[in-house]
Amino acid sequence: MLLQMLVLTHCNRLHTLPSEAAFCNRAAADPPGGSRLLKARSNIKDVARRVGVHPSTVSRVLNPATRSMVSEALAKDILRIAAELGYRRNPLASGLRTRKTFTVGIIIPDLTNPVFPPIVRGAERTLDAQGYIAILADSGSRERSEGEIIENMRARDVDGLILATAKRRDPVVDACVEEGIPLVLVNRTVSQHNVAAVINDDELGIELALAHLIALGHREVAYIGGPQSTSTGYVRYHAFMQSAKQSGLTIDQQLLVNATAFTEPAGAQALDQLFATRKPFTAVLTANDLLALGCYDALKAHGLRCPEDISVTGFNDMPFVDRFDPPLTTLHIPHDELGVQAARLLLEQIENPGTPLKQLRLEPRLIVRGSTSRPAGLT
Amino acid sequence: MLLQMLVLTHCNRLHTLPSEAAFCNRAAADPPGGSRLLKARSNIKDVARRVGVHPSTVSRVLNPATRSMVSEALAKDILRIAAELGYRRNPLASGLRTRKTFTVGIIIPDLTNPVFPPIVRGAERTLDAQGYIAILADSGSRERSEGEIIENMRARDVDGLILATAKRRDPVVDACVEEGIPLVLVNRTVSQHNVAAVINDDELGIELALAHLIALGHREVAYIGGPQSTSTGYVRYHAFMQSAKQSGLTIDQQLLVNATAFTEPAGAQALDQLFATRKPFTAVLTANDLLALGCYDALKAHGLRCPEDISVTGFNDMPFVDRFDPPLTTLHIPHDELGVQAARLLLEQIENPGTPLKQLRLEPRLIVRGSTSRPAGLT
DNA sequence: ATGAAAGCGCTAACAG
DNA sequence: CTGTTAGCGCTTTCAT
Repeated sequence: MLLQMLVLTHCNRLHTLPSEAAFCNRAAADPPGGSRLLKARSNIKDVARRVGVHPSTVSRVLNPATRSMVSEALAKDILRIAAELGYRRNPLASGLRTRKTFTVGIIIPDLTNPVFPPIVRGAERTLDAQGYIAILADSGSRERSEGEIIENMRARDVDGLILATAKRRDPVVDACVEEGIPLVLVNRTVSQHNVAAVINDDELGIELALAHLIALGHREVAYIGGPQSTSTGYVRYHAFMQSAKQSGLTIDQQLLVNATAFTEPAGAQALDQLFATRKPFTAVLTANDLLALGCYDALKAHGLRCPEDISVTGFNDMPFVDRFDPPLTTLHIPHDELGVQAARLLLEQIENPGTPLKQLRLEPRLIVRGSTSRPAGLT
Repeated sequence: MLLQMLVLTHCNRLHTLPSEAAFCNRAAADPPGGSRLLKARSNIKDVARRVGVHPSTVSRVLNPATRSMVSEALAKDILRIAAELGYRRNPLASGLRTRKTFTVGIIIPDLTNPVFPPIVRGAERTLDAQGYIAILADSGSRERSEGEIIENMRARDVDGLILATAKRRDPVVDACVEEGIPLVLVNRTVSQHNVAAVINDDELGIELALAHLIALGHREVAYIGGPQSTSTGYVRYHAFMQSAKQSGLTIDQQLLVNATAFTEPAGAQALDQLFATRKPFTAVLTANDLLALGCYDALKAHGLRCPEDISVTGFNDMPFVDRFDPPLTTLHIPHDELGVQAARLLLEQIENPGTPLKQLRLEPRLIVRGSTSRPAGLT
């Protein structure tokens, strides 16, 4: 890793370019004084002095809620001077006093899983619009436990938390609920109902996918799900059985496999397991795009084609699945909107502590592409 | 958008599931007292009282740098009580005093561009390991200008900034340098050298890609680059011309196109433009995977096959480009490591203000896949 | 309507 | 070594 890093301590590249030419490692042109100083930000006291009033008066003006306590004229003066001085309130200082930091923590399990960036983006955008900032932590990429991350965030007086990491039984979530921290789960949720959450309507998604396969003529449909410790894994599994039953399909338990992780290898392995049963099936409904990709691999390994021999459906509609070979039929989840709504729910909890906790389910949309077709028998 | 959101105010789904059964919108089971209180965190004063010493003594013990000022025995007592009380230092309060918040801002242009998540992840992980937290802002998804974002972060006393948004001429970067904020650019850089940066070695990348095409037998190679306002667009363009010249290829300026954006449509349009010249070429070297994907589209539209008719190379090695049709030959950039090193450089600047600014270039690696082959003429 | 004073939690300069 | 005092920037009683 470090081997492939190079610090150019002198220009050693032969071809030099117009402007980036001498891209060498070197100190910046030092300013006259040596190290340069940070321009001191003006504070409430500076403004007060300039206007000739007491700092608390300035504070009152700067806070919309207390502005009315100060006379129109003075307020205008203060505002003008404040602008002139480029004054910006220090939210840390005011937060110290008010216990409100306009900061929320977002914890996700893995930012490189394409599901999460749009959620984070949607949430961050929404928070920003209300003057909040987001502290981001990727719990999967570090030593420290999720509990420690939250402890750290709490120590920083975050106003609330958005968690995309929930297990179905989750002591961390329980602890947050217990302590009464404003909290919203997103993407995944827990078994209990005493916590706000924004998730996808998984039952509907499974229903749509299965209906699609049945409409194509499939009758023997296998299922590859995910870890039962997550709500997505659990709910989709049960939804599949439910939907199959309602559709009059006979369910062969051997054709139902829950992979140990939402990953490509796990998906491939699960499909191998299905093949090992020697039970016939013409389609595989998977609970996740990566599992579906794993199926692509296993099919290829078995010399089978998709969709001619076996149809495959995914779940999530990750970016670029439309460019795969074959393009993947899957369920589109409005991930950005998931993030937006999670942020909304959280802000509501923060600014309006009394309101009842809500759980939202957003509707997925079936996207039919090239990985599903009529089963081989029918033409 | 909102249409596809539904709040289940009563259970209206027919099939109910084992445990998530009654996933309805409802208030949480209220705790006895009505709204629950936050458990008050204990502070330095609480600890001091319990031990029977002055708060400042506790402070000294809790700070590793000043621990030695206090007697062993007392220190141990204090530490024990602190642990007992579950004490955690409030970094905001101490930051108010010390002007050090252990917070850094990370600004990226678009989190849904697969290039950035691994960078953020690498940086965040590295910062976390040193006790820092990351404030994340996605400058592309919001109204507020990047300048305002930075203003906001500075108001919160961030210790430094990581920017992935730099233009080649960037007033925002200039302003940061001017004010002396610890700053590291990542992925893209500016023309000047007075700012720390961690970027990919673009010249090398282009060189590798072109050498690969030449080795395959290509002699007429077209180039599709990106916006010249970014260092990546600019450097890769010039590197291509340089490499081509050094390889003895004759450069036809008409076969060099810089797309207006690093996007698929822009790539498709650029290739159309190349076709419009009616000049012959057997391969297209692009400066970005998305541009390469655009080429796939344009080729298909023109009834041409890749790589049989035209070879295509990308740049970045985004996730899943190995699953495209055809799998994309491209340059792998160690994005995670880019983030890690950016964080390292920043921490160095923060904790060691004197050290000279460094610029690092990490080496890309050519990944040969299915989108390149010998030109049609040769067999 | 405004000023004075106290304090959020913590640290740092100064005593002793 | 430890306690005292003051203050980071801001808000919020309490006076006036």
